[in-house]
Amino acid sequence: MIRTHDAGTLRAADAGTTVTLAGWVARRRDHGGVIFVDLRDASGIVQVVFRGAEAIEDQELSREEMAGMSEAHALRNEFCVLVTGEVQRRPAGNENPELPTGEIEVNAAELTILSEAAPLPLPVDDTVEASDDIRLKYRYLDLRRSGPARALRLRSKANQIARTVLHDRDFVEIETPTLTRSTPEGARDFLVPVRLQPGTWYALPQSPQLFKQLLMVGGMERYYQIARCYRDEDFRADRQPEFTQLDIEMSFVTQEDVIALGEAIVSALWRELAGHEISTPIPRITWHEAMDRYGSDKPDLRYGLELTELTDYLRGTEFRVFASAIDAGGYVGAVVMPGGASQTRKELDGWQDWAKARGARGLAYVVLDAETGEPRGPVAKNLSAEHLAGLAAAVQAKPGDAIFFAASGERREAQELLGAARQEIARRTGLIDEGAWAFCWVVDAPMFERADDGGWTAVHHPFTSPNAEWIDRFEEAPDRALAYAYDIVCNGNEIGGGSVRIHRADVQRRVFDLLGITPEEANEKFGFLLEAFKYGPPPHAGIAFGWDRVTMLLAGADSIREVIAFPKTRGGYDPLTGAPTPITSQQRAEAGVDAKPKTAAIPGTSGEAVPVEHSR
RNA sequence: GGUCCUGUGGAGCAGUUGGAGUGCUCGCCGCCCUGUCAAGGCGGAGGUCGCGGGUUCAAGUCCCGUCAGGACCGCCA
Repeated sequence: MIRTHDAGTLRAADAGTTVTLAGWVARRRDHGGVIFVDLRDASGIVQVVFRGAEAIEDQELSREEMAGMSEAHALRNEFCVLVTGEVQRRPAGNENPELPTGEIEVNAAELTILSEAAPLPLPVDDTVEASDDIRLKYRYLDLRRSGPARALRLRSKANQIARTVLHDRDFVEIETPTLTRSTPEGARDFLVPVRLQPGTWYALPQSPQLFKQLLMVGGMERYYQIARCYRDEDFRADRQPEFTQLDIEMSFVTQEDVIALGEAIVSALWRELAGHEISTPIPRITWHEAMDRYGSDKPDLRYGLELTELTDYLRGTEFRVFASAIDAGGYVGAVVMPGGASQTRKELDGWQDWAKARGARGLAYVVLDAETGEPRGPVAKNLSAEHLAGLAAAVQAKPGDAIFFAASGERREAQELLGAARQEIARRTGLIDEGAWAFCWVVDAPMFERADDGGWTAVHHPFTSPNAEWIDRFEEAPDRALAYAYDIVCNGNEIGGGSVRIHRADVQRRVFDLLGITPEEANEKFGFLLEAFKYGPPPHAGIAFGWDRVTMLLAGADSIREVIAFPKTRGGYDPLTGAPTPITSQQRAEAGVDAKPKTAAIPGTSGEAVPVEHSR
């Protein structure tokens, strides 16, 4: 080491010690005869004092040391320097209580400029928030700031905490291939041409799903991996195509065991990194209850504002929007905005635009007069006196509130609109406690949902087990069949999810049948897994945490880019490296991008489905 | 693919109903300064107002297109 101490660790007790520090010039305050330099390294900041020539003579410094002094005048922000000097208590009255090292300073005797810094394209300053593209282009400068640096260090700690929890329970960390074949997760694959087999392509894994199941067949019993996954879909604040999962699989366990392990992991993470004790067991809500009460399969439980179903209450209404939904066997429901009656007409119209932006036709509303509680608004004119009279009680609204309605022949569609409105109401009315942590498990997810072609598609993936109630009869009512599938949700973010897997060949065949996957297709697509399952596969189950989201929440960030060392922009562009780039014709030829495959491609397993008779 | 927001010296922002010379803070360069800590003082350099087209006597400002960044929908667990 070229230094003896870390700058941020020096305290009053170190006074009298001669130290050598290495780091960057965070700030320079040049008074002519005395220069203060804030020296920053990974541990923090300490003030270094360079004194004028007279003072140096008093200290009987050598000629080389004096030469070093004159260099201090030339220091600029972000120069990389080596400083030797004595730690001294600051003169009385000059302490800085804002700094951990504020009681002392380092009286410089020697200065070496390790490297100079050009004028900065981006200030290394915690108080200035630069735009995303400039931050990413100069990410190495961005990372010198305390916030971004802290985020990456927190992520590292999260990794360590998770590993500790898992190793304490005899889990084995195993790496799986990143050049592989398509996994059944339903997103677009990233494809890699294979020079050794022109015309053939690897897929980057959307998850290690199939490999971790094979590891269970292989008797590893307890596997985990902090795994890179790739899904070629559009970006969001909490999503990019290249992301990380804490991936876990266990043999001879039930859903309860996986949930208990998941709670142990999040409890340890939030205890150590957020100072928050999660009370366990974490509450559970079924998928259907989550949709009914919150209009979301990842409900934010930091606030109430539950939805009310009004399908039965409004049955017989002459208001066409509601009547047609009810007649179609659909759903009408409402969510209340406390105090919403005081909104201007313009604000209420704004909700229509808000709903249209989400693909809805609009958002019907009734406001209750703050004084009389009398229902008013365009929709109120269309409802019968009877329906209006009982409305406030039915949705538990008070005078001065606004009631928003959604109606659709598709229950889920209307519920999701109300769920989104619920979130928006909470935001606008300040109902969200930003300091709160609200966890829940969403359990009993449906096995299947309708595909566009009228068949069925797996909600999770085709290896998810029906629960005990449905395992022998899911064909009878695929729309109602439930899976042993569970998601863990924090403040409205899905931070993890998993399932019990099918390990019985007969059940797997029946699920494939329902999904319209022929034995031939199944064999082509994941015959290797089915083959493995011939040889005594253990019952197994697992979970995967969206690690970027987990660390984002722990870091208090609002985008996963903040907890990724080198993230990309929404266009998939990396402003730092300039990736992606075109390739040369030689690279193109060698990669075999245009080579014809020897055998035809097999279509995917998602979306292709055979219609099955509906249960209702 | 769609909706919305943003784009003004190196960075962060302001710029009114379209009206003379685009302003502020920080940074940068030079000088001064011995106790500052977002140091201070004096002086200076640095701008195709993202790009292209249009309306107008006149466009940073209005309109159309386009590019880039961001939020959301679609897509994606």
